[in-house]
Amino acid sequence: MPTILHLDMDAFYAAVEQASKPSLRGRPVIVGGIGPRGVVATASYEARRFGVHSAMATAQARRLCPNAAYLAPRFDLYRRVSETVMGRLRELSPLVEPLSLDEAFVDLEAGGESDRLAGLEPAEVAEAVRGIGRELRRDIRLATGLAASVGVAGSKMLAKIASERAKPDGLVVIEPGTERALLGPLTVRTLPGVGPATAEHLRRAGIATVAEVEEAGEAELIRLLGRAHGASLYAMATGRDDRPVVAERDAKSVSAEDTFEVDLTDRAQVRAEVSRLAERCVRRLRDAGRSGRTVVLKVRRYDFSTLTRSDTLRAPTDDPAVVTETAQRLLEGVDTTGGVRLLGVGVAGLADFTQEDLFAQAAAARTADGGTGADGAAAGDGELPGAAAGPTTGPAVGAAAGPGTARTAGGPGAGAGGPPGPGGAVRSAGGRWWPGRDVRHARHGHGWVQGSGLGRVTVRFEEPDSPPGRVRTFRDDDAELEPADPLPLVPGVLPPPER
DNA sequence: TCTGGGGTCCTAGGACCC
DNA sequence: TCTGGGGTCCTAGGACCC
Repeated sequence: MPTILHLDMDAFYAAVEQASKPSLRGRPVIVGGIGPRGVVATASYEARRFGVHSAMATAQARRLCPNAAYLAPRFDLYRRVSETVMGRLRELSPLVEPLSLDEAFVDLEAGGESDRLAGLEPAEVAEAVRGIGRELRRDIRLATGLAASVGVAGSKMLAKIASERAKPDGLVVIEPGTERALLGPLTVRTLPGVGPATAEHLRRAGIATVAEVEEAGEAELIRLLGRAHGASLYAMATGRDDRPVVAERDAKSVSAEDTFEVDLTDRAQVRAEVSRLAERCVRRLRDAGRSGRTVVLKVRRYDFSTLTRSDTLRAPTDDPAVVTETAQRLLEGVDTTGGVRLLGVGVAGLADFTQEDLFAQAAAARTADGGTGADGAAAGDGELPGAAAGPTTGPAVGAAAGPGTARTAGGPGAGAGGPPGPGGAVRSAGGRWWPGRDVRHARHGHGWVQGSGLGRVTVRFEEPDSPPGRVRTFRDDDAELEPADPLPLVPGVLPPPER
């Protein structure tokens, strides 16, 4: 029965920016890294007509579509819009599995909507879920002003294929019995888990379509791709996909990484950046109320070769000093001559408890001290993080971002629409006035940065519910100009304001 | 002026234990 | 004197996804 729904917001980041900035509606908009090493996160449909797509180097996008608006992402804003959307989905069913800010599965059988579906014939179910999908798309447009595409089918894979076919701004329900005929002629790339490498592998074996995967048979696929991959691929190709919709999965790792605008060659600077990233990673870890045992250092060299080094501690930690120390030690074993393009620090092997809990546990075990009490917590005793690490003070991160630091992440890459990062780290790629950022001018009101440089900043003054606005240029130290929070999207996208 | 940042899962080999 | 088999944990790398 078609009771699994997949929702996918159309060109989400770009669509949010267009809803936020009236002058960009109907125009090509590209959201992503705007520095020399940036890539496209989302291209609006207008930009896609020029051949621009996700994951393309922004430099190439600029060649293909020089007149597009190039904006740095504002994740805080996207997250807020996303929460509105996910809230609508949870009204359909408690079983909602977000895949990203703009995508989610919903199991309609698990929710209130199951009453609407109970006891219906297959054709009636299809009709009923079509109604649910229609209402959902309308609700989301009312609540956010944005277009969503919806697919409904009997499995996750098919629901996702359905929403893909529904794009843009559509609804597709795959009726029971039509699945095989629909899948057969599609390219293997349609199947989840088949990327460029697997597709090439299969192509060399003469397999290009889903039907050919099925003809090859499970044994052959396992021979070609290995046990897990081969078996799951065969199942998918034959339309068998019983993966359940799973709400709220706990994260298994947390990381922070930066690509630099210019490769780092100075070892001291590499060390400083590793400390910065360790701090950032731990901040996220703690925000999530987690701790972890395995510290991972990632290094991408000038030639794009990438390596990781990891170390597993005796007990989970969320101590910045321990993570920093460990990452620095791992760095000592890495040759960075020739230059470093990217650095990353991650923590895996996450535990649900924080360090404070551990200490509390250990303390409780000591006081309780009843014979067998010396297990679990005691195993880590003496190895407790914080106690384990030498220095008790954190590394000197204040020195991390020297004026020479050129970081692709730019303002919003790290802060994502929030404040551009604590401590006034030096930002490149537009600094304080990065393109797309909302601002307020004492006399001209609300607007956004269209561009900056050479001591000037150009602002377009408009709001989500205003007509397209005018552009003015200021000195970038103009006292009347200040950063501002994004305004709500909706009023502007509802019927034109009466003014 | 090629190639982001946040993740997940799988594999393979070695250490170690029973 | 030669040499089990299974299981778990760890490390490193790679494919994939959005």
